[in-house]
Amino acid sequence: MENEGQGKGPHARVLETLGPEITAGDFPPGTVLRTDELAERFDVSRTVVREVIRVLESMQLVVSRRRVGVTVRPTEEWNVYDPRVIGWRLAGRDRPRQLRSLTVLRSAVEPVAAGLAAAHATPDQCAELTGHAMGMVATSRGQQLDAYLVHDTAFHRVILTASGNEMFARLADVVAAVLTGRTQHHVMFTDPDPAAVTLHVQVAEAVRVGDAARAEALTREITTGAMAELDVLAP
Amino acid sequence: MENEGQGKGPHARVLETLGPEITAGDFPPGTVLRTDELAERFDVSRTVVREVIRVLESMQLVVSRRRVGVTVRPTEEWNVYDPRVIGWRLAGRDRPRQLRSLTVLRSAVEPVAAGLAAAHATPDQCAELTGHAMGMVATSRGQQLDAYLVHDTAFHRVILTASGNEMFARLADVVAAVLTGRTQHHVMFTDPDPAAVTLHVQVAEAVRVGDAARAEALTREITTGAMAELDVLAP
DNA sequence: CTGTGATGTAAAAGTCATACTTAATTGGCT
DNA sequence: AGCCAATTAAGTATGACTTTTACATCACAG
Repeated sequence: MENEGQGKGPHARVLETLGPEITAGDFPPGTVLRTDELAERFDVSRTVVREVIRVLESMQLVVSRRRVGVTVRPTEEWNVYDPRVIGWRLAGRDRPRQLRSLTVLRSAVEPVAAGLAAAHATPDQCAELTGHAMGMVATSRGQQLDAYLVHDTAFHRVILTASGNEMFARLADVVAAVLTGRTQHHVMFTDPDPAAVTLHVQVAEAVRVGDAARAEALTREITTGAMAELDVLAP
Repeated sequence: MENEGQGKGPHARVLETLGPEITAGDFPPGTVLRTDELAERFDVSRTVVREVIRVLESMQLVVSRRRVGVTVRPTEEWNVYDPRVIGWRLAGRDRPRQLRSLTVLRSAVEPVAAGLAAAHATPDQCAELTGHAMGMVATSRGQQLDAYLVHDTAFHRVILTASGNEMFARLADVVAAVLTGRTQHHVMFTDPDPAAVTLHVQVAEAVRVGDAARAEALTREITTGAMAELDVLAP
């Protein structure tokens, strides 16, 4: 299979090819691409190429200037919060680096989000939370990592949305990607850390009773654990 | 002056008009816009409108579907981390809400960033940091809020970049916008809180000597102070 | 001879108009 | 209810034209 974006029309096909190439670093910063060349390479009209370029430009991956062409921007200027950029980088070669950045971000955001969730969570959300925590307990032994992962991601998604902060809520997908990525590494070899499971149960409880400080502290333990785990696995 | 984006070409003009309108909520979620109408309204070709739509679509502000049109998406799905979206919302009518979200985000991120900065900052960055802290001290009295603001934003920018985490570093502009926005409210009426100034000096010192825990704790004081300040000023 | 500044040219993005294709909603018909 | 056709609006292609601007050329002063 040459390209993954085949049934989606030319625009998506070009974007889903060029984007990953750029984020993977195939074109060093400063490289100039010309729209005519791209049109020829992908066998599409200049119209399609221009629209793709505009999207890449809105991600700050490239800058388009008259008489010079489309220039690839340095990494530090990229919109690293754009979900597609995150996805591309997670799929590409600096996946470890990206995973690390995101885990650090998690360690900053999730504890605060948990604290806010303790103050703002609705009864429904509390129920969801304890449900998923119990689900994690139930699936934490006996090579059921897939089912465990479902509950784990759902748990963190509820925390982030229950925080009541839109910025936190929008990180739910990112956290899900990190958790999924992590699981894909120790593929079904080791059951999840029992201590982590316990912590999730305790967080759910703290949120339920509205103990913000405790929810925050416990979540901080979870995320620092996640970072430690990352240090063990990656260089 | 009708539009601010005049010397920038049709594309920028349309984007800088339509984007703010959408983020301001002028079009309730579910509203459909048709490209032909927009082309007529702005007196540009469909080409330009389509490219703008593609950009708005990449910000998740709208979704474009055949035979139906361009539909405005609900707020929860927007790319709230896109710098332009942030800017538009800060300029629009739910500026208070946005300012609050961002301040909460700051309270999560900056302390952790400061802790990392204490571990990773180069001597140059330490020097910059203390320089700006001293600059804040020097400009903290006598209605010099403008000069103070310059040092303040620079200070936080150094912290975020010195953390060594790309995701944190990319929030520097956002934090700058928040600080600027805050200053624009108490316009030259009150000098900055002396306690806050002292905290910045202490953070610079903690970073310099590599005391991560102290840097984090002190920064947490700064950000909680910022949140408290916001509660006083806004409903 | 050299450095500096004006000028002209060409290259590439930007815009426009138009014709055509494709997908999906709608409504009518069986 | 289910299927089919008509219609609608986005998507794509093409070609002509405009605008900006990097770059080279040349003139002139030092």
